[in-house]
Amino acid sequence: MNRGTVRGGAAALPRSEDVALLAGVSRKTVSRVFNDEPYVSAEVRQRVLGAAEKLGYRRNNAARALASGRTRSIGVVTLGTAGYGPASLLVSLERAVRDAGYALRVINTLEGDPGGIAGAVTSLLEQGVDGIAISEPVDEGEVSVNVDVPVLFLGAPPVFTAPKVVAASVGSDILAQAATDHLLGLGHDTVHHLAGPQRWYAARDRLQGWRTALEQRGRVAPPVVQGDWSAASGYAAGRELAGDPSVTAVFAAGDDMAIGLIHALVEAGRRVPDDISVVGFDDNPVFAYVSPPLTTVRQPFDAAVREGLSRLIHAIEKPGSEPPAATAPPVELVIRSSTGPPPARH
Amino acid sequence: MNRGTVRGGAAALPRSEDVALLAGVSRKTVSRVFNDEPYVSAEVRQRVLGAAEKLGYRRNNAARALASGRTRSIGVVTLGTAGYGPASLLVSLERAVRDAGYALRVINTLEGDPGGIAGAVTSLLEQGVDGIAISEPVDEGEVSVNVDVPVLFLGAPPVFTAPKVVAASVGSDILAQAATDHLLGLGHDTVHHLAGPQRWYAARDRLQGWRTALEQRGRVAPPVVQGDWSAASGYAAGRELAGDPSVTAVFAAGDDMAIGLIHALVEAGRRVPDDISVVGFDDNPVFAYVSPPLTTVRQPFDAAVREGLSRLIHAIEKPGSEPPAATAPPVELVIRSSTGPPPARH
DNA sequence: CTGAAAGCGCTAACAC
DNA sequence: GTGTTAGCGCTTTCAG
Repeated sequence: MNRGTVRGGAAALPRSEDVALLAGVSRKTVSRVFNDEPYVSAEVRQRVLGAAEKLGYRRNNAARALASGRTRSIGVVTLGTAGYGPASLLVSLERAVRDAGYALRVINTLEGDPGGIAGAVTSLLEQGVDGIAISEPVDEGEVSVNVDVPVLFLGAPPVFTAPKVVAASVGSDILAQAATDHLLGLGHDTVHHLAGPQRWYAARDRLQGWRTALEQRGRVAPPVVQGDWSAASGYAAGRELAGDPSVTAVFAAGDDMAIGLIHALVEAGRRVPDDISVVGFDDNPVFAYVSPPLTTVRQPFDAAVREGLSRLIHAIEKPGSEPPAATAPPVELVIRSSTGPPPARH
Repeated sequence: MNRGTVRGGAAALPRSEDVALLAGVSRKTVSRVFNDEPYVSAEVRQRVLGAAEKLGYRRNNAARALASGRTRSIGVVTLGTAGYGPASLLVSLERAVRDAGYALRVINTLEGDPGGIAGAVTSLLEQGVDGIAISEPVDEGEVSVNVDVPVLFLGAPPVFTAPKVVAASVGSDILAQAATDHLLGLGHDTVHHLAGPQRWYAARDRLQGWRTALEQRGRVAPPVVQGDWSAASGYAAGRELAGDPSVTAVFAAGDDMAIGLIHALVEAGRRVPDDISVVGFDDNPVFAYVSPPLTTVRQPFDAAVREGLSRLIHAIEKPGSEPPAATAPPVELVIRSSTGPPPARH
């Protein structure tokens, strides 16, 4: 195993020194080239690149991280679900992270995981990340972790303290308000709400938006029906609501729940939208093809992620200086056929 | 910045040496404790753990990786889509990877990404991973990368060579065959197929399974209709198929496409399942709540991932020795109401 | 514009 | 059971 002689017997991977030797420069110059540092003549740069190519050189990230103290990777903790919303968010995130030149490390905290968010964060920190994104967390009470990197909270208020916290909203509240307004604008006296599990901040925001819309028009909010995001829970809620003649409009906090809800309603003989209007939340494109096509509200994940991440990276790379200003995410109501005016009163 | 004096001014993170000093042992002993190596007395182990706890010590993975040559992380390249299938697969994978004591690095290759799979793999290698999982790749022609770690191909044949290749099937072909058989068993003369994009191996497998089922009963396979996984493409296919009185049963390669298909069929006045039966693929639970509830086939992601991963990790940790045997993934047909016997002939 | 020296924090191999 | 000695492959600092 003597490094100086054969380097491990098997074809060992080339190191920057091998490249330097071949190119006839110093190791540091190789490093300069690979880090796009200035002050390397074009000629030398070419020579180095050529040598690296020839050798099949790939730089060693562990060594880089160790020497520089930066890992160039950011960690994300998500609630591992295959739902359309969370999955879209993750895809957007990966994209944005990679575009920014970072690598992504993912940890799921299935609901009820021991350790939960704190455990996931600790694990990320141990692996080594320059920043952390917490995606749509649930409320786990007091979370205490000793974090030493900037943290981005996506779609939630900060749930623990960190040296530098940046929060990005996807605007759930505004979106929920828009959905409710749409129904109210159609002439419904009131709008019922099929809420998501209240441990999720996203669910709370939507509930709040719904309540705000109602209050702005001076309506009193009817009792909230609780779901768990699943279509099954929406179905259960629908069976409950179907018997109540006062419900003519329902805002569901998720598309899947809306679908389950509609199914129960129709099964009970209530027509959608003629008797009851329903609006969902997420805009999973498949629901344009069910009957009736679902009116819903689109979550601006891409915009929210891009903005939140750019601020996170700013905090990583230029600590101290002012972060870019936050912009309000767009609200996009997708009106299809599950909503309409309330039934005529006799 | 002199390490010997103040360690960087700001409160630097504790290193293993700090723990060793506090516990009155050597650095190596700290290392032993944290790696669960034997030959450390319980008493010393306690002392070390106590000191680490007091200092808030977290081991530095970059240094560990550099010194040991192992990163304890595995990389996954996926086709970043928020679809139910791929998302479920990713969740299963993260779970299994973490349970095995590894960290997960994710790279999405949106279809049409420059570099594609090769680029993603290179990037993963540069970041440093002990193994790579390729999740449901598309055919990109010849992929050439110089890989030096074991690779797991999930739901596809190996698309490039690696020192150690392990393939795990999710059994798409068998599943597709079961779906087709179900329809044939119901009395349909033949079954049409709404296929996924043929660049995807998953789509090819399903098509193959469908064809096999037909051949086994001596039926000739009708022309295939092409979709792109989206409900919209299913809808387009449905408009095409609705006019053809010979179609009484369709097997769609994905749930979303099946939904779009049904929508078009119903819109054209064909009843499902009375006139035409439809079966999907994936088993997204929400489709139990549309009309008609979708008959579909469940992908055994969890089983396939767990098995594939255990073989990948075997290849990483015990190269040379025989890998655990492969077991066939379970096939689970979820019969709901979108399928039934063919319409009576006059 | 380029190079030399000195580590980053840990584990490997071996001695005790 | 435990400690010692050398690096892992890169970046940093500072000289030229």
